[in-house]
Amino acid sequence: MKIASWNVNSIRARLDHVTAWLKERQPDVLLMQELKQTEFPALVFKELGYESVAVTQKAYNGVAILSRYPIETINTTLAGDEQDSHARFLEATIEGIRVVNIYLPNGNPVGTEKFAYKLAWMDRLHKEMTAWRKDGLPMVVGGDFNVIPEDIDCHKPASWIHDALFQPEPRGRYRALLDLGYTDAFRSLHPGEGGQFTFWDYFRQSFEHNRGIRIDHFLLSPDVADRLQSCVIDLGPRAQPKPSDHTPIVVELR
DNA sequence: ATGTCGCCTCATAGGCGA
Repeated sequence: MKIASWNVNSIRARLDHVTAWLKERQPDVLLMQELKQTEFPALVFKELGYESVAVTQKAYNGVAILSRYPIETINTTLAGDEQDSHARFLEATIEGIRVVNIYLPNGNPVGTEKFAYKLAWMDRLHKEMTAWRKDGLPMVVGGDFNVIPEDIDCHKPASWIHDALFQPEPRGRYRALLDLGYTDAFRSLHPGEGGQFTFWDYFRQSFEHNRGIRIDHFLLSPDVADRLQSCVIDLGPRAQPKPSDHTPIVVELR
C-alpha cells in the first residue's frame, strides 16, 4: 500500500499537477493540505478512480484524502477546542488503518497568538495520539507538520533560528509524539541523512540550490512501522513549472 | 527587510498568510 502526502498550495492552481502525478505514481492514498478554497473537485478524482473526503474553508487551509479503497470518515476536526474552526484535520479508516491527515499551524511570527495556537494545537494532537496508542490502533499520521525536527532537516539552521518551525517548543512537542512510540517514517529509513527536504521557498531559487526544510512527515504506530518498506521524497513535482512550494512524500507499506 | 506565490476584496492594487 502506497500512501502519499502533499501540500498543494491551492487545489485550483495545482489540479493539473496533482492529476498528472496521480497517473504517474499511482498512490493508493493521497493526503493533501492547503486546498485554499471551498469547492473540491471530487469528480475529477473520481474519474481517476479515487474516492475522496475533503474538509475545506474559504481562502485558507483545507485538507483532503483521496483513496482507491473505501474511506470511512471518523473525524473532521481535532478534538480539544470547540472554538477552533480551521480546516486542518481529517481522520479516516482505510483498509483497516487509521489514516490521519493534518495541516499543523505554521505559527509565525513567534511570540504571537498564532504561535500560541500552534503549540496548543500540538498539545491537542499529542492527546489524540496518546489515545490512539492506548487503543492499539494501526496508525498513519501524515501531513504538513510545519516542524523542522532536527538541525539536519534544514539547509542552514542559522537562517531558520527565528522561525516558528524551528523553535524549541514545537520541536520538543514533535519529539514528544515520537516518544509515544511513533516512528518518523523518512528518518527511520534514512538516519543521519541531511539535505532531504519537502519544502523550498519560492524566492531566491531555493529549490535550485536545495535550500529547503523537511516539514512534511509520516508518523507510524509500531505495527505499521514494522510494515514500512520505503519512504521517498518525490522531487519531480517541485521541479515543474508553477509548482507548489512543497513536494510529495510517499510511504510504502508491505 | 527582502524575495514569490495564491487567496481575497469596499477588486485591476494591496493586504494577508505562507
